[in-house]
Amino acid sequence: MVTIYDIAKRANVSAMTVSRVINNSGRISAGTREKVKRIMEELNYIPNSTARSLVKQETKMLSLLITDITNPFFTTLARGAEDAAHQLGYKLLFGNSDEKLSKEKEYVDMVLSTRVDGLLFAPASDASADHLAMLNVHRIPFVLVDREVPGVEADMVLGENRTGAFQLMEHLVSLGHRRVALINGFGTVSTARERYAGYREALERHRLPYDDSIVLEYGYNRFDDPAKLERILRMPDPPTAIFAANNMLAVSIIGYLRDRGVSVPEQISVVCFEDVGMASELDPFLTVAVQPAYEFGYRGIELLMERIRRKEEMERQTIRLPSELIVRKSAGAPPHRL
Amino acid sequence: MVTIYDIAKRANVSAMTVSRVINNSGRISAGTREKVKRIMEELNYIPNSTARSLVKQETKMLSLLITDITNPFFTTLARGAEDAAHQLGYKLLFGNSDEKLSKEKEYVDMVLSTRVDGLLFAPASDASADHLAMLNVHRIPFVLVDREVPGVEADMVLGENRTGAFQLMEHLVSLGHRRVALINGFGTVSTARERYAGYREALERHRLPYDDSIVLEYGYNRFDDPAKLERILRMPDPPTAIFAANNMLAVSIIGYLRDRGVSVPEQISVVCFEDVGMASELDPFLTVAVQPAYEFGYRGIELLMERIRRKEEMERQTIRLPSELIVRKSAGAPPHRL
DNA sequence: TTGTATGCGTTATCAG
DNA sequence: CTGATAACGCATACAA
Repeated sequence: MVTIYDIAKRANVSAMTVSRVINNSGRISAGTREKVKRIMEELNYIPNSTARSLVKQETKMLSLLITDITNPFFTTLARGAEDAAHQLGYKLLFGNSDEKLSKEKEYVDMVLSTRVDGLLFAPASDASADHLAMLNVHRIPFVLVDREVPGVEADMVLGENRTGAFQLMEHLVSLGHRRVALINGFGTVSTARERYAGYREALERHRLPYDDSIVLEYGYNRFDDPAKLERILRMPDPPTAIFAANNMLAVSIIGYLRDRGVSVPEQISVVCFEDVGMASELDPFLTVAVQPAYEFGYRGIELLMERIRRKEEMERQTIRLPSELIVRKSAGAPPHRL
Repeated sequence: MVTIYDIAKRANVSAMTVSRVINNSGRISAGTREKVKRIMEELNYIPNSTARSLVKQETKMLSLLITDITNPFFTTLARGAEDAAHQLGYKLLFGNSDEKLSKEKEYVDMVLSTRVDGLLFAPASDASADHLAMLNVHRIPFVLVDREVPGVEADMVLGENRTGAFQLMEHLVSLGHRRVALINGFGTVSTARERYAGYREALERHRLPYDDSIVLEYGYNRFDDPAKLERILRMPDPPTAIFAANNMLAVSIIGYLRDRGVSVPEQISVVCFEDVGMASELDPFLTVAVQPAYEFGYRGIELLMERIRRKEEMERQTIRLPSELIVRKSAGAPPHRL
């Protein structure tokens, strides 16, 4: 490997002079600067950032931990994060927890040992608090994105889940629905709680009854339990609409409905949180509350960098990003009862 | 920061002994091992992999460079790569070239300085050869994924683009199409050349004429040039089908057709390479040649690791992964002419 | 403007 | 089984 010493020897200067040329620090005569630069080119020298990190105690690496690398919401978020990091001269280490605490822990251990300068973190659940505590112990700055964790103080970039859910429900109610099932994420995830709150708020606003039996806590993965759905559809008074708490749930539920011969929206309406990537373009079908996923990532990294630079002397910040109701075709008037 | 010396002091042993406990190397008495372990726990010690990398000359990091982090093909590939890397105890550094050589170069410089142990690389075009040459100069092992580069010898994981394109065309021909437009990626990208070859091969097989005026080299980004499409649609003898060389092109083209009131597949058929993520589940519409994207990533990392372990003493390998024709609804019989 | 000595946290090597 | 020393490649502090 070519080191600064190799350059130094060839240029008849000291290693320090080479270092200064690389970092544009200190004063150097134009002559030696040129000579050193030329020799670096000749030898294809590239600074070893491992060594640099060791002495400077910074890696110029940030890390992004998300819960599902195949979900368009998170990939778009990742894109925003990557763009921001790249522009700021940082590399991005990705991790994928699959909504699992065990994978999340492994990943946190990894980044701790990698000594990344900071972490943009979408926690799998409230139980992620332990992992965040580890980050605090080791003084790794982090920003929470998409989800918050009770009892953890941190900078955050969050969506307006409650309002978004409320709007989705308002839309359904305005179409005439009075009985709406909610297929939600786990109650241990803040976004699921907030969407639930928006759901209930809408019911109350319109003096609609809350019925526990059409509210399911399923989790944010694809829905894979036809029996539960069947039970709801076979009720004497079945819901006329389904509010799926995220895109994966909506897509898989619509799949089941289709397989069963139930047409959307004619027989039942479906709405959800988060958009569905290319699907919304190919066939603008799903009525959704879209979150600005790219902004989540971009502003998350910006906030993280601000925290890194200003250390403790900055107030904690929470950025709330609104969602937008996009009315398409998956929700219509409820069917007439015979 | 807690270091190996802090542990050593507390345990009344040397730093080396601590190091041996951490790495399970050398023989150590059960007693001191336990003591050291306990103290590491107490102090929340986590090894500094930066320092370790410096002396061991390996970072336990691999890098994945893709051309579009928002395309479901690449995100699924990324997922496969992340899974493989994680299982092998490696971290994954992601990069996104946006199909641009300039971003690709920046990224290559970054990983060179980061001293990753290897790189899984989806080159932006044939001109990426320069960047690959840099990797060779610095002896960074790499595996090409999805695309090959003429003149560059390397391990590769590639798709069967020619066969896949041929099958897609066969399907169209079997439906009765005799005039099919091709909207392709740039000729400087190997997959575009191969898909083009499959297209021509199918024409020849069925003794259909090749018409230059309905073959467009557009690039793999979303199609954004209505005029070009208009020109083709307005021909006296317009094509009855469009073969879009990737998912982005297909989706955006279908969008334009819809806006213009042209219905697919009634008035014109559309097929493409690569699936469209959630869209294919929400509404199984597009007839496509699906590539095993996850395998691309997973096997790419496996191959890369093999190369890293066995160095030069291994023959170069090329893995060819077949695509699968999935017939859905976007292609039907050509319309009857009046 | 340039150079010397030192240390970042870890492991390889050799000695005991 | 354990320890002392040097080295990985670079940058900081100080000296010249």
